[in-house]
Amino acid sequence: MQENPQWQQIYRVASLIPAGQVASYGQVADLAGLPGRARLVAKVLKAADASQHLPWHRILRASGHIAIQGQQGEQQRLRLVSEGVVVEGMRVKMSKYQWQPSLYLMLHELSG
DNA sequence: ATTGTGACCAAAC
DNA sequence: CGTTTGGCCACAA
Repeated sequence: MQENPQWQQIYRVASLIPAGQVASYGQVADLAGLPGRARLVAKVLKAADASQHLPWHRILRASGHIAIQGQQGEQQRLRLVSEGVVVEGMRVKMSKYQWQPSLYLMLHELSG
């Protein structure tokens, strides 16, 4: 865990991504109020532990590629598939699955 | 203080 | 499609 408010905000945004949808590291950073800090999001997710119940597998590169190499990456692919997301190779079509937060969410969950 | 390394990104070729 | 380039940072050496 981490008490750093920036990390907390990243956890908060990530946890809102619905099953069957995906977001990019950069998108999460933007929504968390940290524009241009996609690498921080990646770092935070890597450090996160299972007890936080974060849907880390719904976060990909902006290109739609799974960022993790090896066994973990394969695990991410499987989790996405189990949610109904089509993964071709190690890539997801962002245009089809990208999370688009509603105005309601923006006002009541993200901005506050 | 400087340098190298990341689960990154967008633009340009 | 693939690579390079310049930006972004956090962190360890």
